[in-house]
Amino acid sequence: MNQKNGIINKLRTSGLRPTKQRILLAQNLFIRNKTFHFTVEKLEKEINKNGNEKVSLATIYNTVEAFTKAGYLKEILTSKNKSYYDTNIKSHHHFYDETTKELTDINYNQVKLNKLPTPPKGKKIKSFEVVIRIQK
Amino acid sequence: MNQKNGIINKLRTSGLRPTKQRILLAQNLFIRNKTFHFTVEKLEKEINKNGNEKVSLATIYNTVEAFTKAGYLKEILTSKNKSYYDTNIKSHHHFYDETTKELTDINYNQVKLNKLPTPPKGKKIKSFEVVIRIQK
DNA sequence: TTTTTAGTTTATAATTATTCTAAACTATAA
DNA sequence: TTATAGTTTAGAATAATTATAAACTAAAAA
Ligand SMILES: [Mn+2]
Ligand SMILES: [Mn+2]
Ligand SMILES: [Zn+2]
Ligand SMILES: [Zn+2]
Repeated sequence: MNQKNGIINKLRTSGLRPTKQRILLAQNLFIRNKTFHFTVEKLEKEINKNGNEKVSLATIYNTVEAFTKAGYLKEILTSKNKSYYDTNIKSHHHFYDETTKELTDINYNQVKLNKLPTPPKGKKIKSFEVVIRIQK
Repeated sequence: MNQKNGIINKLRTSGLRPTKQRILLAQNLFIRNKTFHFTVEKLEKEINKNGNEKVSLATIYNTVEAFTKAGYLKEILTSKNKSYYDTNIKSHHHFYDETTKELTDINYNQVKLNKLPTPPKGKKIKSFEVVIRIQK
């Protein structure tokens, strides 16, 4: 009941009312010991599989967007025409397995850039992301 | 008429019949002096704007896919739920302008990785791609 | 050459991912 | 309490892409 309070505060902090649905999603997403890379479809299946009262797909879309805007989730670069999200919001990189289409985290300091290009005039670098494609 | 023969040979080499539509698209895509980053929608507008006889949208999808499989185009990583392609098939990286949503090439040796992680067992690194997000 | 064939193009339908809408609901402020 | 504004929801709408199947055409066979 205290982990739940933590989540409620976290939501309030970002101006998000702690509704039943948001709390359920936050518990599922933020209390994991392993990074979760997911699509809305995948999350929906996971949320709505058990006896949990169902959360509508529209709400899952809304909530994932709200959590992303609040900085609690990160959208991942892919070449599929489907959005992927990441519960690991720290700056880090990915292996993308072309066979299984699975993403795996690479620790930030396992990839070192020793040369970053100068951005175009008037622009500055906000972040960068490396995707390493792997195969059998 | 010789550039056209070059294209016809290129197509034949990949087992693609040099149809009127494929030749038109190949001329538009492969004979450029500047990299072209595009979506199918953007390409369709460009192809079908002039007096050119129209090429159907389905054919543009099919052809872009065929050219990508043949290695004449490359698909780019993005976070939009729309596919982006690149006429620059050499290994290189991109600036992604979050404001204008435009991609710009970064020369391959303007980005240097001095540390690449070891891939998971049984897998090997095929390629890697860096996207640098920029902003005002 | 003509004929055959297999591959290709096309309009259009179907599918998939996502966003929109507006009515019912609910957390919180009054 | 009651009012208000934010939220959820089913379902409709839209956007991107893929599938279908008939008409067409490049290349192979005759
Ligand atoms: Mn994408
Ligand atoms: Mn889509
Ligand atoms: Zn990750
Ligand atoms: Zn490029």
